Amino acid sequence: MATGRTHRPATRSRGIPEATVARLPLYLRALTALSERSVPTVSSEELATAAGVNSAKLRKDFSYLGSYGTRGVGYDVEYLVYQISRELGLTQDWPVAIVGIGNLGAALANYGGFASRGFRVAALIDADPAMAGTPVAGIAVQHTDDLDRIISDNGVSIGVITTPPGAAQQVCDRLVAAGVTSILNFAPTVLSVPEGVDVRKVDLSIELQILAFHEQRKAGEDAPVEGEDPEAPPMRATPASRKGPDGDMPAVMPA
Amino acid sequence: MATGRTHRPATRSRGIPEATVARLPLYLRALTALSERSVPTVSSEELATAAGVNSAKLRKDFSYLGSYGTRGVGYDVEYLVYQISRELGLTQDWPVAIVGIGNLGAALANYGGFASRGFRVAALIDADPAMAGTPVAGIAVQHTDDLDRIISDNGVSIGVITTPPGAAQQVCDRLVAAGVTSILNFAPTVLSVPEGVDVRKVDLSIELQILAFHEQRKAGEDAPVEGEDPEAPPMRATPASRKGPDGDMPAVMPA
DNA sequence: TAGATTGTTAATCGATTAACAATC
DNA sequence: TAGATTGTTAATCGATTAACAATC
Repeated sequence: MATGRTHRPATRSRGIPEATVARLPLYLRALTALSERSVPTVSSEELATAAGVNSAKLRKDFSYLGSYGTRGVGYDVEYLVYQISRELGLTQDWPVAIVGIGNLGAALANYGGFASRGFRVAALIDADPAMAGTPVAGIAVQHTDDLDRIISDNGVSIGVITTPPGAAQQVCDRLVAAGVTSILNFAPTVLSVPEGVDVRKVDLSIELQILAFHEQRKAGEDAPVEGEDPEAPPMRATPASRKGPDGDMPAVMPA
Repeated sequence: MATGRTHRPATRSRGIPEATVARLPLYLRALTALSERSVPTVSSEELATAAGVNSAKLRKDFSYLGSYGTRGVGYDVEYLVYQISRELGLTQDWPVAIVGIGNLGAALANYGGFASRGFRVAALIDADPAMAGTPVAGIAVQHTDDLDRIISDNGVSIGVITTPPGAAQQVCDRLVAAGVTSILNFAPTVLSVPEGVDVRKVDLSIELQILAFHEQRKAGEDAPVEGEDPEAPPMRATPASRKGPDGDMPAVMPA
């Protein structure tokens, strides 16, 4: 049947697609809002609209979890909240450590939505000795020297890195050595980790650049055919023939 | 040939895949680091390692931009930095407005990497009258009442939303009305925007939940076959037959 | 029963990857 | 020329979507 990527009992070779996993939190959020309004049931169409996806995708996503709906009726909100929470592992407590308590680290520590769903800021860690003991969001900052002990003592398996880029890999290595197996990286660096450790990154700069790419296209919508270089490009070290994106035309470059 | 999704001159029906666009900033970052170390050329293999992708993917990505490498030699670092920058639209100036100057908004305003690549924090906007005039990261906060004028005066086309979730949609609507066509949303809300407006979201909570999902799987690696529910799930409003993920087995639920 | 809505199928689309001919 | 490395092809994989039979 399914090729068991992990060495799990074959009975459980479920394998929910990554794209689906990434959407479950969206569904959960929409469902939680409905739950707070005491809405008892919801159709795939309604829920999909609330989550900002199309309903076929939502139903397909849910089909990986099981058959939790009722034909002709829809989905029971409370029941689905529970099932998705359980699937995501939110019925348990996840102590999180934040390393690097600068502006961003402090902002995240103060971020309310953190605690809401199973996550708990268990420790704040910083390399600056002057910060040690200072309370941030009601939690005393601890020094990096004690990182290993802090992680163990609190049973932290998820670490958040908000250090400057130069320190990120080293912090990452120490977190992993201490037993952390999931890392959320806010530093603009590619982290290398051993197999079995998950890294996700959040990168403001990358997001802006992606937006700028599309923004540029929009601006050019009613502009001339090809954007003539607004600045002189640097010369190539290797003088060689080269083709621009349009195929045979020589690239627009000063000789 | 290519189905022109946008109404552009057919000559320019290029269409770089989204997945490629999302990786260009990564390549650019790696190339910039090489440039700073004065490395003249780099092979796809080396650059791919630095960017954390595989080299076939990198070469395919670059092939959408044009033929910018030299067989047997590699890529000229400076030349490629320029080409990717241009492709991403970073050779121009992008004034950005941040709306919602709380912990996170202030942290972003202070974030250095912002200015580095074409982006410039042109305005900070907040709904709290008490904040008006207060300098954050050297920029005076302005009041929401003037949002429309601020956007126009500064030629802002990219807006960053760091308000509480309840205010996000309203702020979004106002930004769009004022002419903003790209939005980076840090509020945990689904924003609805008219066609032609791009929204990207950054969501700490979602990232953590995705990590928790995988973390849970890791923990269960050598655990019993199926995770028995640690808590009692809520009853379904609709009493109906239902199937768990394993197919025919009735779901594990208290009667 | 008639109407509504799920769960699933199958077609399509887009992204990844290995392999290798082209060519510096 | 021999060695290195790109740019491209083609196979594969995963994700999306419309459509509809199953069924409440």
